[in-house]
Amino acid sequence: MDQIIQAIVQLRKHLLLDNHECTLLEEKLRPFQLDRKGILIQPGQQARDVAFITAGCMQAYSIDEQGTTHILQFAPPEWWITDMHSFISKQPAHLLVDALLPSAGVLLSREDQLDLFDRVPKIERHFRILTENALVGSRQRILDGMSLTARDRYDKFCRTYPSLINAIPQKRIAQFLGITPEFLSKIRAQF
Amino acid sequence: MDQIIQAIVQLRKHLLLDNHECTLLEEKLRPFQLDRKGILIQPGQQARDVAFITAGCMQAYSIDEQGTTHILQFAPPEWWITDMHSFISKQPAHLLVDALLPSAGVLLSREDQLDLFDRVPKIERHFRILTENALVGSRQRILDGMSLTARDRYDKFCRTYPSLINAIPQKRIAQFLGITPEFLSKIRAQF
DNA sequence: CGAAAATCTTAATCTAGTTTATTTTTTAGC
DNA sequence: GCTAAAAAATAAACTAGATTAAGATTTTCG
Repeated sequence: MDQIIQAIVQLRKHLLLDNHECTLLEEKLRPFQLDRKGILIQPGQQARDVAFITAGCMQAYSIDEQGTTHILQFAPPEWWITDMHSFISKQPAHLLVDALLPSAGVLLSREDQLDLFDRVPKIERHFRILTENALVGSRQRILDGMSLTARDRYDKFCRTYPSLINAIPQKRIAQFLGITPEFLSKIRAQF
Repeated sequence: MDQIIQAIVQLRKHLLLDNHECTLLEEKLRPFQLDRKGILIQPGQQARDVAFITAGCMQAYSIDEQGTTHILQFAPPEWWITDMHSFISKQPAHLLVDALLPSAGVLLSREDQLDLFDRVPKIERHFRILTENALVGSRQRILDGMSLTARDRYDKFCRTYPSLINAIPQKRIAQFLGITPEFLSKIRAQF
């Protein structure tokens, strides 16, 4: 239950809710806790929920036909994560979302989210803005993938997520950057 | 002026507005027309407007330090296009947005958009949904870039944008796929 | 604590895609 | 329609990053 309080405190930093609105939100949030490797969303199942992380770190990734893992997103504390396609379309997920480190946070189902959007326009606005920013970030990543070398992407990653560099395996960083762990090791060897 | 009527008709397909709301929207839309290569947004300047295309085709792209062009988005009719980062943050644009074919449509400034969001919640909802879908598409493109070969990305492009294949130069398709025009030519040579 | 699993490193070999250069074809705009 | 410019095709040499394999190190968890 503590996760709900923590999540509400963190959400309120960017989302100015009065007491009534806050209660409406609080009623919809469901706390969760996961051990390392604990699974939130699996391919084939529907992603009913979006998760807000308060502790640990989650990841969203796909495993392609050759069995190679590609990481789409890391979610350290104060980030939202889900299989967005499944979440909004109600179709089966293609992504896996699991805990890279022991993690905790709160869940919000799409139905509850849409219901909140109707009752609390501020919340719809908050998510509209979050989604706009996520789109800008996602598009920048497309451009970086096309214009930067693996080396430059790694340098940029280190600047963007300094807290993750020593918290998660190098292998995961390589899978996020779109290169092999072996090649990342080579890059790092030449400082 | 005709573009406004056309744009309103097309927007109303997904956005059920009553007459009053429709007038509010109509008041904010400004028609535009561009010749081939006509520029809408330039690096260094602020992207005040987002454009809704009614005819032709626009593109958003960046030119990197080596002078290489990378296309982030094509906007055929009924698509919105801008430098989203500049549009929402009011910082100078990094992207170029110009007309790949002679094009027309309507412009909406960020101030007018935010004003509409306050007055017509349905419009904020419409853009929230558009942005969610754009995010899903953008993230899928990140995964495709990491998991598919250039060949497979080209095949997928042909399936996704059949109308563009013969309407725009191959060179542009290569710059969108993240490969050189020479390599795309090679791919096409082997059927 | 200690064994098993996961991760990291190094190095040789390989390949998808780039670069550079030349020729041919198409297109735009007068 | 004509002509200059842009685009497309072809081909050879080259490179960033992948693959494979083997050994060294670290982490996990019973």
